[in-house]
Amino acid sequence: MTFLEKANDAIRAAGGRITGQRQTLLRVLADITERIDAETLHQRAQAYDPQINLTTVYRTLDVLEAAGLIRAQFVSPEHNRKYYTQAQEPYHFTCRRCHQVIAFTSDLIDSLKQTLEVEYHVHALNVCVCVDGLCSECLAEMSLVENVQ
Amino acid sequence: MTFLEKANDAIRAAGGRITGQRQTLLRVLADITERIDAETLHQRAQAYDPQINLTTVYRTLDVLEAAGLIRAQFVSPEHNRKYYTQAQEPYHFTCRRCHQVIAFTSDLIDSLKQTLEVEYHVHALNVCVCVDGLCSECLAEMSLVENVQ
DNA sequence: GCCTAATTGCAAATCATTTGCAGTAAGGGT
DNA sequence: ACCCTTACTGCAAATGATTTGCAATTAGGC
Repeated sequence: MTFLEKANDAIRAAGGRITGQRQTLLRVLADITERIDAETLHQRAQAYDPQINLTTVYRTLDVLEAAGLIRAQFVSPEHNRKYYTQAQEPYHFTCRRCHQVIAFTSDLIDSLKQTLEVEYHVHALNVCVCVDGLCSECLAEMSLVENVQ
Repeated sequence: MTFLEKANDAIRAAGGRITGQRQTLLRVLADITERIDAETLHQRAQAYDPQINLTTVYRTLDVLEAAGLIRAQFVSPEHNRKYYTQAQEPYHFTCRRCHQVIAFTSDLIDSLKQTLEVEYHVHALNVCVCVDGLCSECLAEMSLVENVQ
């Protein structure tokens, strides 16, 4: 089952309607491998439907997130903007210095979900992990600078 | 070494100054066990210094975060506001339905940091984990409702 | 094909956070 | 103890992502 099919089923299951705009947005979302924010999604969607409105993008993102099809992520605490990924996509590390983004996966996050179920009796629907720090290149460059001092 | 002492050392180490406003804010932050947002921090700080400005609160939070004394957290992807905790405080789970917040700790998060160092060669300074889902009470109530249907 | 409720587009509102700037004050050097 | 540089503060205004009200549109069950 493709992402689009899964999404449409989920929308119907929630009593929602399959509209042209939603199909357009899902088409863009189906192709992303990285993460995307509302504005970028809007821009890419306009390639297919120049009339599509940014408000519709926001509302559709809410619907898809509630349906568990996408996951909201924050880049880093420095940046106040929501980014979305397909629900099963990897997590992201952002370098504080050069701002490069490194995707990572870890089964530790699934373990965390299980721990929450077992020890705290809660059912985790969305785990948002954003990590920031220094990438290896910046660490190297910074230690160079310090040696000079 | 108390939180206040540690904080003042860190501020000096970063070339910052010890000001009355910063002492006031640290006094409030030293006492919190839960998490706090800029506005609440401002309100509580006004008990000690009625003149203190919200802008100063924002700026001080930035300084303290950069110094690693506090950690920025997002409540949940539903809520666009930064919350801060002392750096070593636990993480939080938010129920999507009743909005209660449950604190949790897990060494899995430290493991994740280590994994990032070893496998991705990055140095994680801040890991922001926000989990949302359904608490046990809401899960129970929802299954009741479904049985009725 | 009809009808109702969900969805959309538009413009305006919201609201947390940031910024410019002029005045204030911390704290190192004398 | 006083100066002087520079960090910090307060205020008001700006910013910018996201939300909302409302009238027009349209999906999809009957």
